Amino acid sequence: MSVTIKDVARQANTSIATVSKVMHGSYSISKETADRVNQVMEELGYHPNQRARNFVSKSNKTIAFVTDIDKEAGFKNPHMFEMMCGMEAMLSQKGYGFLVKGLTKSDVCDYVKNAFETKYVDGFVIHASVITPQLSDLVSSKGIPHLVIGVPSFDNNFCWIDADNKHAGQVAAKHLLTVGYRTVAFIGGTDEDKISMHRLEGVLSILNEHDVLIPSNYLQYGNSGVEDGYAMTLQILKGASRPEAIICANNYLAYGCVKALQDKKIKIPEEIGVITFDDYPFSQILNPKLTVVNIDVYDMGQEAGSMIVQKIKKPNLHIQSYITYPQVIVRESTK
Amino acid sequence: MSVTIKDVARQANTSIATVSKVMHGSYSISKETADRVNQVMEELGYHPNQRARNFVSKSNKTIAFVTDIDKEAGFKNPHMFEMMCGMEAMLSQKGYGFLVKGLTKSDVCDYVKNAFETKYVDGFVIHASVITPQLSDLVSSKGIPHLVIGVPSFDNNFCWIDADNKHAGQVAAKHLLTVGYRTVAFIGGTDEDKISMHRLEGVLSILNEHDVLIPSNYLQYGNSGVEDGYAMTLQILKGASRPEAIICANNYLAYGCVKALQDKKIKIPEEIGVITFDDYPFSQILNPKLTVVNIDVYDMGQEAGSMIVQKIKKPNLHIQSYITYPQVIVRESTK
DNA sequence: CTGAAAGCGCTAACAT
DNA sequence: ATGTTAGCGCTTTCAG
Repeated sequence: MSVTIKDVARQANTSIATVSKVMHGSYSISKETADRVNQVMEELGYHPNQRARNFVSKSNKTIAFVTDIDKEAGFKNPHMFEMMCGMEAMLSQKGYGFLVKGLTKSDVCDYVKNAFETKYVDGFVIHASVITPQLSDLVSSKGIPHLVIGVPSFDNNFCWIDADNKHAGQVAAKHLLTVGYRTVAFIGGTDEDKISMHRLEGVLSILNEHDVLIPSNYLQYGNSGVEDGYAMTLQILKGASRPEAIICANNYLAYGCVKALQDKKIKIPEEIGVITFDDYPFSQILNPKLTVVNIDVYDMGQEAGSMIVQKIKKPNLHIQSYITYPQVIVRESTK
Repeated sequence: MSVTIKDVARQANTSIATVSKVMHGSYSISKETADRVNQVMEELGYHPNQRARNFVSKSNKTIAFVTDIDKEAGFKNPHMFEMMCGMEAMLSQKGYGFLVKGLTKSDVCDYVKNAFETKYVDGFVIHASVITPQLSDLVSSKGIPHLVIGVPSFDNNFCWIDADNKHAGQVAAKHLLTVGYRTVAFIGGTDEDKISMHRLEGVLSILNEHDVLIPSNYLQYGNSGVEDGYAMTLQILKGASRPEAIICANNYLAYGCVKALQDKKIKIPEEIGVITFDDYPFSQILNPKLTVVNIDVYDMGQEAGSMIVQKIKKPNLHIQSYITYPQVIVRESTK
């Protein structure tokens, strides 16, 4: 059996209450006894039993991150993992454990309900990919501490945070204008691609603000494959006038765009500048290296970690907001 | 306060012991009382407090995955996350929770010791990037249930599993020979890059077996950047005779290699075939799409999950082995 | 400043 | 078949 608080108390010639107090840094303990107790703890190699603590304090000090993870997730969704890393770091720092649970949409309700009722964990961070209206009802009716990552696409009572892609779009457009590009085109995903749409929204808001005209062929939508980026860029090039810069809604599109430009012997960044979003290793490998507006998802994860513990402490705290730390990383694809 | 076992007992007119027994399906309970108790539990919406259970049963039913995760890990190390996904899935299936803990090498010992002693978790899966000889001593002296992912590079008592990169190298070489390439070159990482070295080892074993001669310039080592792959390929091309195929130790190298070949107007796969390892999305984006030898790390994760729970049940089980599921995915860069 | 004692909710001997 | 009871290791009043 491992050493317990009793052993420490006996050895230090005090009561367990005193030992407990020194562990919690109570002021009402004389320096001598505190020192003595600390020393004994050291000698005995005492470690408080976390389970006992969890039990009496009615908290596990752990939060569950629930999301859908299937095969290939590691490769297809590096963002999510990056975010998880930030979250883990913050939770660790705050003394919380980070439990990850992969679930399909249909199983989430049951899991959350049970995990909450059995007090298996203290709170939940839930990826927007697995939320449902029923889950919203559940968490709000039971007051389950939670935080959703990603904007829900339906009416809800969730607390959520998301990256502000509109803002990121604004930052991209602003940067282009600032460094001297006068006309800009945009290639993005389909209507369903909310991220792309939000980025476009931001871009347009800035362009309008600066009275930059946008010929219709400057706006291209399609799938997000490399070849789609290639084709859309060609479409843009076909028009009467060429834009001075192109904003690509994501890295794949940007790769296709760069290829098309190079095939047409158009110099980047002199003749046309290219900017995209998210700092995948990818962007640094391409030639030219891509200028990107990066959203620090690690930071967002940290924020999420910090928020969920706040929520646990103040259950009536209600957060529904976009947060973001967009930052432009200037590389070779823009002047 | 939520309803406890006492409430159930009172309401059902029995003792808490009886309630506990019906929950655990004890045979020595009459059907009537069992039914009654179950009904009361239902009525009251009773859920056993998991924390109390953990406390008395001295087990959390959770295993911790400890690794070093810093910023960018999500982008730089998709493999690890893919592996984690497989592990999570398996552990979930076996009724275990999956806790992830990011730690630096210097902190791992303390953490593991403490987490074990405080019974915070039941077992550990540890990434080889954070293991030390001290940790080996610790886990073996205390009999801590663990499994390390990756071969340790020092004498140790760990249980470990790893991907068999040598085997993967053999598979790559064999495939090349099979489809008709007669001479093959290899570009890989530095001496310290064990993965690259093991892959090379496998390649050479097959080449020797088939009496394929390897001029010294066919073997190139360097860093693993795209530009390194480019430069090494050029080195190879400088030689008196050209190889018919090139094996690239990783994706970045492969990208540089392809670029160099294309700049030299060498046709892939007709004049020179290219093969690499690991099925990053990357490989499918390049033009031509890359033929790869893939190692299914998700499967490996599942294996790891399954092994650690075995270890918990049978502590004297000792595993030190390479496991792997290499599979060649033929795409455009080889005939 | 320190200690005694009462739980927290559950399991598991041990009685009955 | 069921109930009594003694913990598990810790926190936290409440006295001293």
